[in-house]
Amino acid sequence: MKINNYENTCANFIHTTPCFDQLTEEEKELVEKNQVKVVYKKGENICKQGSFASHIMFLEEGLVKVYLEGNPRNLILTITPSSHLVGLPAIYEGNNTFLYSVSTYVDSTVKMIDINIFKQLIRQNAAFASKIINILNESTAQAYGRFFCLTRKQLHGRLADILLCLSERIFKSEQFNLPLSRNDLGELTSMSTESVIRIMKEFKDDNLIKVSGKTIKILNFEKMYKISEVG
Amino acid sequence: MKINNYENTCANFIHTTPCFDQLTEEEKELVEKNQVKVVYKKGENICKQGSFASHIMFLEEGLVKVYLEGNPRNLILTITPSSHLVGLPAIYEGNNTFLYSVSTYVDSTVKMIDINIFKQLIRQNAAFASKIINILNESTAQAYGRFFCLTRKQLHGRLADILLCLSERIFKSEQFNLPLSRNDLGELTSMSTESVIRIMKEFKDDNLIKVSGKTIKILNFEKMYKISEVG
DNA sequence: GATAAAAACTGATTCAGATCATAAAAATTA
DNA sequence: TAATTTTTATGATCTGAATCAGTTTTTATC
Repeated sequence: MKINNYENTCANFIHTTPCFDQLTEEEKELVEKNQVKVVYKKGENICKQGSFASHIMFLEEGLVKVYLEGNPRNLILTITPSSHLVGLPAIYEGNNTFLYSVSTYVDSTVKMIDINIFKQLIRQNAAFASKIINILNESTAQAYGRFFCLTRKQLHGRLADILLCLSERIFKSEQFNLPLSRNDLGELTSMSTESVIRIMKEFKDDNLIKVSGKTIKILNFEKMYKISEVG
Repeated sequence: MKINNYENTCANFIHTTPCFDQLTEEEKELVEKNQVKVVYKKGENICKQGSFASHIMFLEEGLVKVYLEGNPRNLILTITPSSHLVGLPAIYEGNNTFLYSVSTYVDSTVKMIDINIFKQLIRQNAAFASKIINILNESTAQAYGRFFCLTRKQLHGRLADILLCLSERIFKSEQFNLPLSRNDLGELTSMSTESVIRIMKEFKDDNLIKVSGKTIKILNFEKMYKISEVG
């Protein structure tokens, strides 16, 4: 596995680890009883960095951004699609606050699971804990990949990475409707909005991508891989 | 907790989570029987990114750098002092290779624990798994902090962060003998060696630090905090 | 203790990418 | 449908920090 590969600089997770499968019937029931389902509209905040974390969130349906608040700009850590857990770092002993903020790109449904129940399950069910460790490790691998991407690659490489990631990992299609603004792409790639726009235009002019409104289509994957690789 | 605080942009872990305390006597014995103690000299490689991970490492004594290999420069992820586990991300299912390379700054002693035994312990002992989750979450928090530091702060802030971290977290003294070269400091702060030297000189000229040979003493913590904060 | 090699240092130059200023287009809201 | 706000776009300018080209100092090796 190459860490500097675009596959590891990608801003989301690969697998949907079915950690809840590891629970016994009683434990599943315990989770059922100690959760609430909340529906969020597009653009709403699901959790706020630094606030008290009473729940772990499972994104049943939707698309969210996970980000660090910054002044004047945020830093988007990941784009997370449905069927993923969000807020796991909050189960860290001795610090039950959210490390990051999360907000929705589209209307989303979130299962809020009581954090103490979640912690209890980890302490009593090792198979479940093991799956959680898996998820955390995947997240770490992804964080390191992005680390490399953001500190080593320059603008073209960073943007190519994100576009490939969005296409292959998140929307799973060469053409997709992008709910992120150019500013969001900037917060994701750590570059200015103007630079995002300029490089998108370059990609467009070079027939690497096609942009019409919010719709983006990747036309030349080969060259995009190349750009991602070269940096 | 502020994520952009230097405390979170620091390049090492805070706590020594005594995860092995959670093991039963038999389990401890199992670990004892399935480990080897290896002594490394200064500058040697403990593990290599991408290679097959047969062991989880516990740094009993020493000081190491954990880094991603890059061409031509590496990216140092953390500086890890003694009594810490290294290589945990390798326990990720389906990919048992090391995410990063590790090499020593000083003579070091490492306990190599069989990875399968380690995985087994996680699957059978939830309290142990829970402690491991804690360690991973701490590592995630630290990675996000550094993420912010490296992408948002500029040179002065980044270097101040690292110097404060080395002093307060790793050497736990206002004066310390630094085994890292200027190049290492560069790979840690994602800046060129020349820039490290230049800014070190500025800090020196401004009486913020005192440098004599390999010894560094922080003279003015107040101003260093300020620089770290402002970026 | 001489020689080689690596690390530390310094100044000049270059450049990637941010910032600024402003305009056009699109999306909201009234 | 007009008015307002947000987003996208484009060119000009500026600057932080890398790169380059050296020299000096320290460390390692013979």
